[in-house]
Amino acid sequence: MRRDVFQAIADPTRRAIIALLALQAMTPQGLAGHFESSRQAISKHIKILTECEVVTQQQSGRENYYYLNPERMKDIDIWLERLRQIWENRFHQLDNLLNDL
Amino acid sequence: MRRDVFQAIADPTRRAIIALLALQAMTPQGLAGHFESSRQAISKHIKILTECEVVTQQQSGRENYYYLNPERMKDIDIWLERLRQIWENRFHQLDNLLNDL
DNA sequence: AACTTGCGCAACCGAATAGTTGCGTTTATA
DNA sequence: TATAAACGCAACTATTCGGTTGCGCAAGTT
Repeated sequence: MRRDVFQAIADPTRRAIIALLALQAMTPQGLAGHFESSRQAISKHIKILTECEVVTQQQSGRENYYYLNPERMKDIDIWLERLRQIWENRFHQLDNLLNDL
Repeated sequence: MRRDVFQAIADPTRRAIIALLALQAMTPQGLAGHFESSRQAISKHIKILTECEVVTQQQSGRENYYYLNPERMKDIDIWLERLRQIWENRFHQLDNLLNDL
């Protein structure tokens, strides 16, 4: 099972969950209220988000609150930034290559 | 078929293809040389990348060069930025809510 | 003209996804 | 104490994914 941030944000429902949790911590029940699908379906998404640490959990009685961990989002930032570096330096790298020849 | 940038970057092989194309335009054949899997498998990934406009195509004789379209990467940036906004303003939004009550 | 190369397309296959329903358990409430 | 609510977990299902092999075709090469 591939479980990283990139796979986590691939699903539109999960992106919506992330956006909701960015606003405030919520229970599976509360989250499910914002979607068409069942609580169990949402819980499955939450499980995936938890597994790749995008979301953390805190129990309060019989309710289970889930929090966004914004730290994990940085992984995406880092990848984008590295890509940008490659893109911007590609001509220099070509220069170097030509110099080497 | 869900076909957006987020699904495009979900697969590690596709992320690697994107990184290679950021460096320079390449043919499916050329790309496949960097991976274990077959040319056809890589072509399938390229097709997905093309469908969501992450990659553009330019034929040259019998060779088919694929280029990265860095513009599409901005969609991810935009989403991240919006998320950041929600995250940073969540206390203000809570304030507003409390004021409204 | 015959051959090789680069490519896209289709068929097929096993595994993963995203969803469902149906429990059992724990916690709160009447 | 009986009942209801919130939840996780398991089983099942249809679809999608990522990969394979095997064409056929167009563009170069010999």
